[in-house]
Amino acid sequence: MNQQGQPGSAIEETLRVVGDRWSILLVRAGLRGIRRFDDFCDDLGIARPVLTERLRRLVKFGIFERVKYQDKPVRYEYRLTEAGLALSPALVALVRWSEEYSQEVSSETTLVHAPCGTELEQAFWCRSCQTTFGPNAVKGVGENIEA
Amino acid sequence: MNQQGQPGSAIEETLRVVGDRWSILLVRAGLRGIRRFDDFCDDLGIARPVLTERLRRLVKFGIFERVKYQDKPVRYEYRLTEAGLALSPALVALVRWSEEYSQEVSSETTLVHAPCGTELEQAFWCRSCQTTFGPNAVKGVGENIEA
DNA sequence: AGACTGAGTTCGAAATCCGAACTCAGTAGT
DNA sequence: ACTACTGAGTTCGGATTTCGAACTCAGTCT
Repeated sequence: MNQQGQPGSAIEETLRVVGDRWSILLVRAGLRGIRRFDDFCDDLGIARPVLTERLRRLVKFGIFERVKYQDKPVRYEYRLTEAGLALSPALVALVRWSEEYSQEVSSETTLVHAPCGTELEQAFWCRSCQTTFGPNAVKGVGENIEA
Repeated sequence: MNQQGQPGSAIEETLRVVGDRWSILLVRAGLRGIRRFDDFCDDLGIARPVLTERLRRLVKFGIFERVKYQDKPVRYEYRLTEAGLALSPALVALVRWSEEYSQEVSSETTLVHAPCGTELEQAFWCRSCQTTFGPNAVKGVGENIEA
């Protein structure tokens, strides 16, 4: 964005696609198994014209795909692509944050490690060091932090 | 959102604060050390009135704090709070996603494990199992996926 | 005095969002 | 054959948000 519509760093590009009030919620709905237009509509309470536009954009950017699922009356549904599924870590991070810091919402733990039921922690994994570590050891996001 | 303005799950609440084109970018700028009004403005190319409103909201929700940093002409700057810093895993997840799936942007790896320089992977950590695992083993986001 | 700095505010035009009602193809019931 | 219903949208006018550009206001620098 810096001056006028430059490519900008990858994340700016990404947020131009996914960084609005609905897109991430749509991905989450997709992860929960929702696929049909009216179901997205009912589940999220999104206005229909906005849903139309949003889905079209998400399809264009390869996050959902529009799949015909019956012929007689031709009907399409929207499924997450591999790229769409790959957004789940971001989603998980947001849910985790919500649970920890968001005011006014009852914070029951909703995310757990499926096999054992323990509340999960998010970490980074370094293949070569074979260790996990937190965001402070990541170079490339917040190098200049001292706060 | 489901019907009319219910609390909704934690993430909906969160996305109402942070789920717009600018807020996450502001957090990222904050992580990069940017603190002053005009600097946010120049760095992101955000319109001033929008920046004003956005910062006010982020302060209200405890993500930034407005700190007086000089007196003679009274001047304030915006610093990330602990809660704001805690958004970095979500940010990292988005950056990772951008690098991997976003079209049109040159994908050089920008996120690395600081000590060793290896490209990082994101994972979850189960304290009781002492293992890392990927999003597929998380229960609470996408249980109904079969796609 | 005049120019500059930094954190905003004010303005009108343009883009988005909204809910409600409508379309259109086909299906199901009577 | 008539009516009602389904699902994926489109069309409408009005309300809200966003935008860039210009302005304010306190204090400083020359």
